[in-house]
Amino acid sequence: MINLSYTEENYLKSIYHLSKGGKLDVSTNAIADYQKTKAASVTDMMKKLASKNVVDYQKYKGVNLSEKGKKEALVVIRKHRLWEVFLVEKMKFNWDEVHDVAEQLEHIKSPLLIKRLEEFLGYPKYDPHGDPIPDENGAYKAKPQVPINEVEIGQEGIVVAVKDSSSPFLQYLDKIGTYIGAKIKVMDKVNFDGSNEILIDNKRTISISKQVSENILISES
Amino acid sequence: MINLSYTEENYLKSIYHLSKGGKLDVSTNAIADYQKTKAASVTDMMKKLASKNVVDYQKYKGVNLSEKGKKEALVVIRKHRLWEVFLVEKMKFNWDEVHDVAEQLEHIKSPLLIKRLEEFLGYPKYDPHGDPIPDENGAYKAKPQVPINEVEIGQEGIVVAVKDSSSPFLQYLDKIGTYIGAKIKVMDKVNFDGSNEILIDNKRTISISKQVSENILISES
DNA sequence: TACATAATTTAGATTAATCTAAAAATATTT
DNA sequence: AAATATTTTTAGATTAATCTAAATTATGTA
Ligand SMILES: [Mn+2]
Ligand SMILES: [Mn+2]
Ligand SMILES: [Mn+2]
Ligand SMILES: [Mn+2]
Repeated sequence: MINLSYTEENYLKSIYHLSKGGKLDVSTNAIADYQKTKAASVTDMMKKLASKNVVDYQKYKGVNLSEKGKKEALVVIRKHRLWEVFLVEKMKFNWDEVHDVAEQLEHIKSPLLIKRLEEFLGYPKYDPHGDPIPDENGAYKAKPQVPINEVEIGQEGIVVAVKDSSSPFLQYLDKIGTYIGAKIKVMDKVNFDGSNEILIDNKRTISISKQVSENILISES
Repeated sequence: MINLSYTEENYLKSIYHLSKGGKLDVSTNAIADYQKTKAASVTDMMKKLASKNVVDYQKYKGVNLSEKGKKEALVVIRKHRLWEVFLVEKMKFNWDEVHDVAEQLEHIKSPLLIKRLEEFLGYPKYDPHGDPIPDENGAYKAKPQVPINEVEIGQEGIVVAVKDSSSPFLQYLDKIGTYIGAKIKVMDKVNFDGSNEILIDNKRTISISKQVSENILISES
């Protein structure tokens, strides 16, 4: 496709995520917050990306991805998630160790490598955090999923993804024995602080905070 | 170690190669030619690298690597060659397709990844072009090797490495059926143009130019 | 040794990405 | 609808890496 810099690719990826896949317009400040840069830098970059026709941008009105930009963003996301699978499946990384390295690897330019990597990994559909991997055409489908805090008492399901992929959160999940594929039953909900009592794999019952319960996604069964 | 930019790492690697592993001093122009930049750019960078204590540099006297710089260069070379093995062994790349991708991958920063990659590949000692892979401490040993043009008529050996790793050269070697491990016997040498008649794997006898014979390295047996 | 040639460094610009501070536009609240 | 607050853009700098052209230093040769 076009030649985008490392930085430009990261902006497109941010816009993709913030716009929920190109659906909403994204504000300058939202991008600045997300990337931990300043609004002025974002404005400059939006002009540049607009001139390359990868975003639609109008002063004071926010941006969104063009079709071309969406494709580019999806390629980067695809690469990120395939590399994460590689790191966990082949390099024996823990799921909390992969993100930072994948942030680097996602910018490697070699369509052949990605094709072969995907084949080597057996065409995985999800990354180690349960996020779907776009195919060559950018198509993907997320598993049906609900955050635990929205599940009724007595209901159960399987953990299919995590909303937060940060190391501290994933390490906490390791500690409480929660992982993609774990069976969760909601035993109780505390109105006062939104915390939840959950039964994990029919073994242990523990209490998780509201914040944690919002970030564990299960498929109800 | 220290934090070096992509660009700084490439300069250290160039100096390492041009100085034959830190033995000789390297001139500004030599670096500029090798990297296809301009001498003025090299001078600027040498000042910067000197201030980071990775090279010893004195105006008009050339540069060489400090101990620290040598270590950094060897880490990059180690990564480059391990990735090349990965691409050929696991990603089914041809040996002429790996260099450009390895130029990108060598800058990925993750000591854990390199450790695991090396283990995954079974601790290879040589890359797809026969070049030795430094270990964690930077130690390596090249196989004894002579370019074909320095071999006497009647002598034979095994191809252990190529001096030139460019795609056109490697594709030419593919065409004439030469590869790392091939058996070569020098049948004749033409004084006029320095070309050589060689017998490959006891099968075909062909004529190769002086330039080609200089770039195929064999171990005499 | 002196002159000519070659190599190297310096001076001054340029481009990409970033920032701070100030100005302008938009949104919210009386 | 004003006034106020928030958001966004512009103006002007900065840093890394690069370049061209000019100045300087070193080298080779007569
Ligand atoms: Mn990630
Ligand atoms: Mn992920
Ligand atoms: Mn190479
Ligand atoms: Mn190689």
